Amino acid sequence: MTHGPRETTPRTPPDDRPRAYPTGDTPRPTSRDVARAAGVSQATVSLVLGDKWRGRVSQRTADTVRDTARSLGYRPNLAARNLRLGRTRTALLVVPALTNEFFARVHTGAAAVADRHGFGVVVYPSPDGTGTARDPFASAPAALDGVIASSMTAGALTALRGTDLPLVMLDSDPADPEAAAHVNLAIGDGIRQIADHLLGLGHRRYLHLASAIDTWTFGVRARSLAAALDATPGTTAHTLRVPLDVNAAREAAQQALTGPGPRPTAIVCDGDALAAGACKAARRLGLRVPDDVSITGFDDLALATALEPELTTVRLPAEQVGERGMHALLALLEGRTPTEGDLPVELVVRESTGPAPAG
Amino acid sequence: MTHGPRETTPRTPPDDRPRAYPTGDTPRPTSRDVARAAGVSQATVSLVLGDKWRGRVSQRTADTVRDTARSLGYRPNLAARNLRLGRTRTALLVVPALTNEFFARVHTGAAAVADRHGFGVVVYPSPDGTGTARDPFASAPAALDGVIASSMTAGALTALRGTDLPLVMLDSDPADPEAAAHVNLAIGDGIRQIADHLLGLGHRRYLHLASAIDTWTFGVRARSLAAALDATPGTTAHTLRVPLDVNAAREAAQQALTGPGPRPTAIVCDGDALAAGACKAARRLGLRVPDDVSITGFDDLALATALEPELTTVRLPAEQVGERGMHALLALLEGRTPTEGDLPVELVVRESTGPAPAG
DNA sequence: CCCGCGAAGTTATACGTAACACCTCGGCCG
DNA sequence: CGGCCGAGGTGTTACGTATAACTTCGCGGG
Repeated sequence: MTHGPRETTPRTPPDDRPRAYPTGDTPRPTSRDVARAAGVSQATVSLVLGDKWRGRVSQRTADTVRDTARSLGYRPNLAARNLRLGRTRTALLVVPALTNEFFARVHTGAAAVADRHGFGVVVYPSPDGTGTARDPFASAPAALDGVIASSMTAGALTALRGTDLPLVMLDSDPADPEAAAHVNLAIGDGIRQIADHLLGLGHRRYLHLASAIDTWTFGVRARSLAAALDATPGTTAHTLRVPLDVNAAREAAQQALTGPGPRPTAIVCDGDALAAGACKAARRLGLRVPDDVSITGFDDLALATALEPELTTVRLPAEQVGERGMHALLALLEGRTPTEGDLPVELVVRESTGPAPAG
Repeated sequence: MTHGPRETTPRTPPDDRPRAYPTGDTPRPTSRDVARAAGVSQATVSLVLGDKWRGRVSQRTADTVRDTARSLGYRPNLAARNLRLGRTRTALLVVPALTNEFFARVHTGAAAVADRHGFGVVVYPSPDGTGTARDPFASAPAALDGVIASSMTAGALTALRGTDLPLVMLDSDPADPEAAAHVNLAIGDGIRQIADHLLGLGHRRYLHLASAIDTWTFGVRARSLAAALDATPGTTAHTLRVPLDVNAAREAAQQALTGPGPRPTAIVCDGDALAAGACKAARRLGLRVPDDVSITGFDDLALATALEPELTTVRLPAEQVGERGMHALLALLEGRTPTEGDLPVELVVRESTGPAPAG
């Protein structure tokens, strides 16, 4: 059936190649080894294992090749494949920090979709507010097909620009021309839902615990809240910008609650962690939540239901952000147009908000 | 000075190679392009850019090459380099879930060390207790040099076994011969510190909220606690195994606190999230923490200080686990012996523990 | 004067895979 | 009977890099 490999003189005279790393002693079998063992050519092995043999290789031969590969424990060399194909099926995810549950969930979503499409995800922590600008491409973590980023330094962006890699941006200014695609949340809508909820409960004096980080998403929150409250006459709002940290929020809230002038009856926080800090401040001042002061979070992380009272907050579909980001990247890589449109968010009313106290 | 490239006939007649992905239109310059532009051979470019030119290339030429590379925006093709060198400078980190802050911090530590050594880290969520065994190598996320794993299914392990990749195990049975190196925490010591603390406060009736997941680390906790309490006569301990989830812990604690027989005065939890659940249960039953019941956590996550009262817990150096894991892997890859010895843990006494109530 | 040697490069190859172009052969149609 | 076609392969090349082995040249010493 097969013509048999005619004895060609092997180019590598003695087969004792040294490995760069002492990563084991068995030199992994190559597709050529499989071919030799199966009595076919390397091309045939590649065709069969690449599932491109329909009509070009007989069923019998294909089975033989597959069996031989399995029995030899053959695993294709990814570096070689990547080189040959010019793509690596690997995406870079740039996020401020995975210790932030939101971004961990984004990663989870992205990784799930990636995995389903035979892609890998490598993460690089972007030094967002800290200024410790490092270049994720200088350290060359891996060969990449594309980038999904939620927050990038200018330095990283310019470094990326030199690579021609498609870029998907998450939760950032949709007008930014740097990105080939955007995945955004209906943040403004979420804030509006919070405002409506609190206004409906009769609150008129507001404190906004905002993030000190100056990114697009936080800008939207500030503007949306201001717009929503301004629409109702008689409301006042004060804004404090703090680091995204429980204790920083606690201190800020404590000052605001004990300061001069009438006390705010509602504290709108840019994140659940900030809300936790606000709750601690209130409790320490002997104020009850929500009887004396209502507090809202944002994100709906695990923290929101671990606290007592459980937080009224806005649920962000974090996993979906990651999924959609990865889908967008895949679309770009295949020349398709990514799905547009903001992901909806949802107000979740729990225990930390209630009617404004009389007076 | 240079001999100039004599006009060799190019093997690729028309230079209009199609790209697999429409990832841009500029075909990235290769080291050969740099060589041509700089008037040297590709080998020289490789030597200079690889920093191996000392004594083999003149300073002037080296500078020229570097300038040319920069001006062309040259970036080495990682796939080709990986193929040539037989290593990829990429490690796989297998963790149950990055949404668990502990593992996110492990990743942070590992990624930091990796980055410092020019390595990348790709994460794969191991389906720990869920049974959804998938093979991280079947989906071939990336070419790998080694694996760091904190919790692997049997399936993933056997898949790994066929690869000859060095394996570093985190927080798992040090007797496991599968791993080439182990990085462990002094978990038992931490539990003992908790027990000593609570015993010193006069507690005698204990509830242990344990993880339902049956891994080595949780086994150690159970055994250590039992041993520590057994050493003091007159103590009783009841154990409830629950999913690592706030609400599951709340329900379990609620049952235990309202059940028949004398109420436990101390609840030892296998994680901060479980402790949060226990706190909620106590509060809902009108019990004060720590006056009526003392509660301890484990891990010292952000949650521990977000709660009120702040949790007495055991601080685990999660980042160090990741750092040491990556260091161990690097050591293995270089043929060195990794550092041995458990990482110390520390009891952090906060507000959720106090003297046992009288009676 | 010639040899050897170091400096400064170059040439040539191999890494393992995918895929294009070619080959061979039996059968079938005109 | 010749030509053609399709089934079932094989030979060969290129991907971009790192590096071993070789070359060339100028120079100093014996």
